Amino acid sequence: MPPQTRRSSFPKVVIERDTESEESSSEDEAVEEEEEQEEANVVVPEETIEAEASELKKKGKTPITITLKKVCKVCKKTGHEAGFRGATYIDCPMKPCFLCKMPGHTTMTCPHRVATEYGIVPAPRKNTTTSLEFVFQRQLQPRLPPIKPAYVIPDQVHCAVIRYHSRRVACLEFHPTNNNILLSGDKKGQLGIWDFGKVHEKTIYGNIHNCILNNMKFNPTNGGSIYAASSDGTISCTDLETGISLSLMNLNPNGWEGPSRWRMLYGLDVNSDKSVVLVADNFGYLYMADMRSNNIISKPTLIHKKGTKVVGLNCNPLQPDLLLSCGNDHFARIWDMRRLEAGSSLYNLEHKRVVSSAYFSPQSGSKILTTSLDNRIRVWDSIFGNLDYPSREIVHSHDFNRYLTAFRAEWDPKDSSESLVVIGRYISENYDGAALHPIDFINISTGQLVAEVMDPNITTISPVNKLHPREDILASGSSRSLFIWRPKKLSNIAQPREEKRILLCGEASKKHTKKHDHNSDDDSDNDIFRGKDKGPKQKKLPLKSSSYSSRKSR
DNA sequence: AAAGAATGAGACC
DNA sequence: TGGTCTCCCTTCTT
Repeated sequence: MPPQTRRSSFPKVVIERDTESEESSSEDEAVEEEEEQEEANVVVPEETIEAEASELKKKGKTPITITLKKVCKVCKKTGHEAGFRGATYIDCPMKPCFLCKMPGHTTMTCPHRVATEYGIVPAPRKNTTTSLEFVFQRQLQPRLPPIKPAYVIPDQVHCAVIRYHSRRVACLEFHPTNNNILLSGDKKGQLGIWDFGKVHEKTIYGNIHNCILNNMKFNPTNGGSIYAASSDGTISCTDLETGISLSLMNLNPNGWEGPSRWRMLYGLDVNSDKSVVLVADNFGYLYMADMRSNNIISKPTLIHKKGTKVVGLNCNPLQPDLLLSCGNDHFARIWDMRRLEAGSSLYNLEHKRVVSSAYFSPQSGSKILTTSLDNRIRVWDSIFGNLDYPSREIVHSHDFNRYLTAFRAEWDPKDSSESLVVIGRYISENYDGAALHPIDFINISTGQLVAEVMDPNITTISPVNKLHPREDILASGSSRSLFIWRPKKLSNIAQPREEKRILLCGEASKKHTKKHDHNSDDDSDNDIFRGKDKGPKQKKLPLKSSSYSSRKSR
């Protein structure tokens, strides 16, 4: 994508400013520039030192001569500098490229920075056609549309809840039937239920889990309840109306027995055909619970390297016997549910680092999409083809350091061609002086970056993203906040002004959550990104994106 | 405003 | 296998 397009105009967002921060933006800029220069000056001019030295001599003191050279903040070596300069990050040339992990160039000059395309490896097709493949092709073929429709990208913030959760968002899920309900789980184990159609209707259930809610999935037979897996070692089944929760499994019945004994649940999926909830823990084991009796069925099965975290489970949408798992042993593995035992996986898909997510394609179930910490999204075009190598590897920045929820490339469930994918970006880009982390839409058939979506008011990284199963809506979780994005054109024409709302919740969110009656005829647009509780973040927001404070150099 | 903390993978021994 | 160090393009609180 050419750099000009990055400077596209941002949607106009009204932000209420406090009187003390009412200074002119030009002044802000001046101050900022000065600060930036200071930051960039790691070198103390030698004249200064000399002047000080001569002064000391006059006073009769022995001068200490210190020669300061340019020191890199990253590798501590001299001769070059690295780190943030304003909103632009300068890579340390001594290290391999931060983006594609290859030596010889920096992120700035990385060829993948412009075209997110990497080593297109065509999947060698199997010559023999199995009977399973034949049936599958027959079922699938009529459903493929002859002409692929253009992608509709939700690229404008429609509404948001700022600081809704008390810790970072870990997972998101749309309601299977109610189009306006978004569920969110956070690091503290809280479950959020937000009706973004009414915006102010939001609930937080805080007593279901007591640490990170890693994954959740609706009960396919009952849209009113949701299963969740948590690092507290339990599976919960929660009734959304009442908030009453039932614990299906507790892997730590004796409580805390040290970190090496504490079991945490990460991956979760529901197999409706078999009426089973599947979960996986941080020691490599898979567990199953019957959805009708809520009883644990079968013994735990070792499905990944012993002692490693299994972060993702996914059941094939068409083949109830196929299961996909991924984890910290650098593998995604395909299993036959009828033959689940340690080492009996059908295929092992190798990765260079941790696999944060692995999903079958949502409609045909014949493609596989994985996200790995080696900054690559991998695609297998057909589970019936050769699975030895991925069909494509797409370089994309999602290798995070710490403190963030793992990035997961998510399918667009509406895309019948099964090629549109959304994923948040870790690395920042300088957009009119602001360091922003876009949310990327990628065509996984070509590796092309279809769209990069961002808002000048969202300065935090958005690792959690989910596309709506029926509407052109993107939900994203960024730190403790949730955002609903809609296509720009649609939101300009079809939506009445008062519907655009951004709420600030803060710590006091629990007080006025459910059935918070808000008069929608009031100061409409003023609510956007403002926050009545005057959160510190909102205070700092300047009006113009050009004067937007760049990220601090560290 | 600067410092601290929370916290996870990987390398190395 | 387990302890320890390093990474140091986060985010929030004090």
